[in-house]
Amino acid sequence: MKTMNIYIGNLSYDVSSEQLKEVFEAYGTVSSAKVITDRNSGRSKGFGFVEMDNKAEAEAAIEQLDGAEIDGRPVKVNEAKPRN
DNA sequence: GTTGAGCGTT
Repeated sequence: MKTMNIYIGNLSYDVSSEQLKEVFEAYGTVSSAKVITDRNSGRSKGFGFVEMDNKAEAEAAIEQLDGAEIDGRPVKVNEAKPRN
């Protein structure tokens, strides 16, 4: 079972990690989901990450959710780059 | 408002 990391950009500041997870759960099993917030201010940075347990489902989720609206914003979805 | 964290024994 391959895992895949997904990046979600152009996120509404109102979207939480759990909401993000719920959206992706519709397309497969989400092992983790996180909206990135600024550690110092506590405010959202407007992007997040979702890790899915099944690569095929992850790819389907990317295709289905790229450009889809979450909380009224058309999000950008694609495979995440490795964090350094 | 576009590629993560940790706040401290990790």
